[in-house]
Amino acid sequence: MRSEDIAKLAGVSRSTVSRVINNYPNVPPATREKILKIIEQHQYEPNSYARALAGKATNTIGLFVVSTADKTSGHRIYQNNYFAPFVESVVDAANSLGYYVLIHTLYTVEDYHKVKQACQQKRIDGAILVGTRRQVDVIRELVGLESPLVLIDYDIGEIIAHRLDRSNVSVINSKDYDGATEAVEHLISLGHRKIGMINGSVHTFSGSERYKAYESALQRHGLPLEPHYILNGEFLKQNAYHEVKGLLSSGAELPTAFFTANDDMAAAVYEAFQEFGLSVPDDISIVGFDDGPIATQLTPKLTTVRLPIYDMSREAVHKVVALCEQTISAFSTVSFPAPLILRDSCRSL
Amino acid sequence: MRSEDIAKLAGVSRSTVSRVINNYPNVPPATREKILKIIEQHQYEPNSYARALAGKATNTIGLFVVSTADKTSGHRIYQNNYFAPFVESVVDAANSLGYYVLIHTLYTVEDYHKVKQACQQKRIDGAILVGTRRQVDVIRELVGLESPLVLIDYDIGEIIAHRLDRSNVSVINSKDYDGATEAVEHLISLGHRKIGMINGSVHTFSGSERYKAYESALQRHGLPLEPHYILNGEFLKQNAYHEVKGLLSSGAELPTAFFTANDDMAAAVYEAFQEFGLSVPDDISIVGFDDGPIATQLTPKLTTVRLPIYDMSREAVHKVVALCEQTISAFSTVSFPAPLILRDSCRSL
DNA sequence: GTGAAAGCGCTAACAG
DNA sequence: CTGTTAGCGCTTTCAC
Repeated sequence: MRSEDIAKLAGVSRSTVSRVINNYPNVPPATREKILKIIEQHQYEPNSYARALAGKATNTIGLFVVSTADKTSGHRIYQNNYFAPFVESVVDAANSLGYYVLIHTLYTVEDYHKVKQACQQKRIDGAILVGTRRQVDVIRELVGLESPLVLIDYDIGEIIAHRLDRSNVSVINSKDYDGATEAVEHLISLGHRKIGMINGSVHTFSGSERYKAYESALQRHGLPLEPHYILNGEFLKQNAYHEVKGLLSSGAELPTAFFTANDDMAAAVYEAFQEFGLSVPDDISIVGFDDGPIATQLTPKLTTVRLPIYDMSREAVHKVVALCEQTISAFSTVSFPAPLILRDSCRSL
Repeated sequence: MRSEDIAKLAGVSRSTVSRVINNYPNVPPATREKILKIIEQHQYEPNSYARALAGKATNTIGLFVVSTADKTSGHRIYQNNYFAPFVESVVDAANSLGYYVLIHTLYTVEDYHKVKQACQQKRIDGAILVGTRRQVDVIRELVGLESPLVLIDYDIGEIIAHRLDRSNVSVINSKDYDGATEAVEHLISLGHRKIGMINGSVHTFSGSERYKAYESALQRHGLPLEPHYILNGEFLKQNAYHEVKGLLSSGAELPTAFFTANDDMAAAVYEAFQEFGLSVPDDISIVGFDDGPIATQLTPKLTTVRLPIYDMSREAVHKVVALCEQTISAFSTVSFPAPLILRDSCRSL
């Protein structure tokens, strides 16, 4: 069933059918009604490719999420803990605006090719990228495509410095620095002096922000930065677990608190300590980051910084869509607060 | 940059360019090389819509996951626990076969319209549906579209009964009945006689299978089916929590074990019991279903039935793709084992 | 082996 | 207000 068939049935031309489909004003109500009814009856759906080819938007946005997991590690599922909520809320927001979403996971630098390809092939009207590593060259190339592009979690300073604040881009962040600062200062206010950190990935904007906040909070309060209290978990529970186990078995003096760059790694600390017969929060205080589902599933419940995923994704979708529909055409950026959520994993010294 | 531009640069016609793009044999190696090089140099990407319009496949499959959450409940994120792993592994499998995936969440019956639309608009070559409620009419309509369709978690008996086993469809299941049977019998073998169940949704194939298995396992072993031990959680942690709380406060005699239709609801049992000063597994034994990430995060670690999500999604993708590429053209179905994973949440009486 | 030409289904400028 | 016409960029017969 093509628009021509509808036209014939209605005794009009394809143009008129097209006009009613696209809600053009210049068609009399009677004709419009008739055509609409026929369309309805025959469940006609215009071929989206033909429309796109004729210059209409595709009403599809691309969502590219860069994985923290290893491409070679077989089962990658489950490993990418922020995947779920971002995908779900982006899909949700996009769908409710009448947009479809095309999803791709990016494992390597070469995979960025995929977003370029999707744009050039005109599969999508615009793209959302989440969790990009700090790689200006890649970003520059994508920005150069002139397609609407919104970056979730990317260093805005770097964007500006490289003059990448073009009118087709927008960047959405969370105030991780502030959130992390609040987290560490909470620990300090509780009397902790030996505070360790399980680091995320420094190649990620949020990862480095969380670390920097930790570092300067300690310095600001005149606390020493103990290298062996700073463990590298790369956002992965497994890694964190091994690092903590290593620290525990080393016999070295332990910190009294840990700030972890995400909740998963906080869970690893719980596990490792428990296996050594130590308990949270009596022997170790912990504050995490993300406030994902695990935060409340852990016992004791985890004190953590809430990543405003829902707000961020909704805003990201609104931004791409606005960019696509040219409602806005200027660089923009917004940063949502990441508040500390107090629960039961910290004790006062 | 269009194929014509490439043609000009290569001193050939569009047809020839098209031939090399589509890997047709009748073009001399030299010409092919030359054209390929030019394409490479200019980073030319054929417009996917034009290709699709001209009759080629779109290389895009649709993934429609029906939500267990309420459309009206604001923040739906996090509520749909199986969303993440399915989406992630489907995307992964599809991408590695060179396919894009279009995602949509389905909240209501009307939303099924979306899959029909996506097919009719030719946005996708085929669709995967996961978690469909038992609604033959809807399925019949979708099957009638003649587009490749694979159903994950759907009653194969019903498909056959309604002659829906057409050559464009495939259904992928897990052996939930067997898995659930194993779970309940494990409890029985441990000496439990009063075994309750936190039910999922009976409108779902897997949900009803899990319940039926529970029911007949009890009967087979001559154990009574206590109505007030059968709680309705609809797969949602919240619901389960309230139901269990209700049972606990009722003062009624408690079961010594619970089989829960998913891990989330098992977590709810943990919480509710702990709040009553009761502990797992001393006061209550629990076996869950899914073996998702929470299973090992709970303390004690949850004994649960493993849902072979990765296998199922990979198979689903392979099936749609095969159907799309007409490698197969016959109804098919496969069912993966769901083994019981023994951990620490059950005790012997 | 290769080009010309028709067509995929739609939109949009242009007449009328 | 509405039909005619010319594309959109690619694939694919059909001749040569």
